[in-house]
Amino acid sequence: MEKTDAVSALGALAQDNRLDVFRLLVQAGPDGLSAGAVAEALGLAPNSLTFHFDRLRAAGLIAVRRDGRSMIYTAQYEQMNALLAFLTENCCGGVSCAPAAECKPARKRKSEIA
Amino acid sequence: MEKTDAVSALGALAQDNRLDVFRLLVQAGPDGLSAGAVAEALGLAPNSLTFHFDRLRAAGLIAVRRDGRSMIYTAQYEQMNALLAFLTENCCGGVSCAPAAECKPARKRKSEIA
DNA sequence: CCCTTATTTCAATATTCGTTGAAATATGGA
DNA sequence: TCCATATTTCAACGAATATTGAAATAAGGG
Repeated sequence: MEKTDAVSALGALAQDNRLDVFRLLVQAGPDGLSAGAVAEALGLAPNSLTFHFDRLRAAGLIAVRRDGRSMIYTAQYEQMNALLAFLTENCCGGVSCAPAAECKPARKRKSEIA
Repeated sequence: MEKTDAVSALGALAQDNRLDVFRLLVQAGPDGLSAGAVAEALGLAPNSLTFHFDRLRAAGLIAVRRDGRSMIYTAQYEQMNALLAFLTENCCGGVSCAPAAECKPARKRKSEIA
């Protein structure tokens, strides 16, 4: 990961509501959540939420797909892992001081109804 | 680490110059570097640098001590480790998905002349 | 005490950020 | 087609950010 991407990802996570959004999507697993579900879960205005989704998506931390009328947002675990790797690598003089932390979905979801 | 602290630390690192400053201090090890040394190494105006130091210090990522006319800034590895732990814990549904990454000084400096 | 060095403080400024309200777009169903 | 739902787009606004230049503070040396 480039420094530019790291700054972008750090900035995306450096805000209360966005950190909540990302954590919620991570917990939701690969199936993700609709924008409305996130809005309701966190009590955020939908237009404000779009703003935050954009920022997280620009940083590569989440992805979107359309499902009917809903937009489904999902966490991008690899980008988060890349960020953790970047931070770990860069905290000890260019040499990694510990095995890079890794982030995977909690467990496979049984395609439950959204 | 509380969410508030994580947001603060993420915000402190989410800026080009500050990320450079922190990486430089981490590489410098426990002895740290004077404000002037950092300013010269990164080509930053000293007053601008003070602003960034303040932000990193407010986030607990660096510490200061006075040495004669110089202010010596040092990386706070524990806070960085706490941040990595927070991110690792919170990326897999509240359950850590990997041993937390850890960050230690590269190696003991032989008290070389600053 | 004066002078130089090292760093911070302060005020000003342009930029970016986060939220709000109103309007627009997209999709599915009657 | 008309309507309701889901989400985005847009303009506006106050708040926070990052940088600059000038002045102030702190410490050491003559």
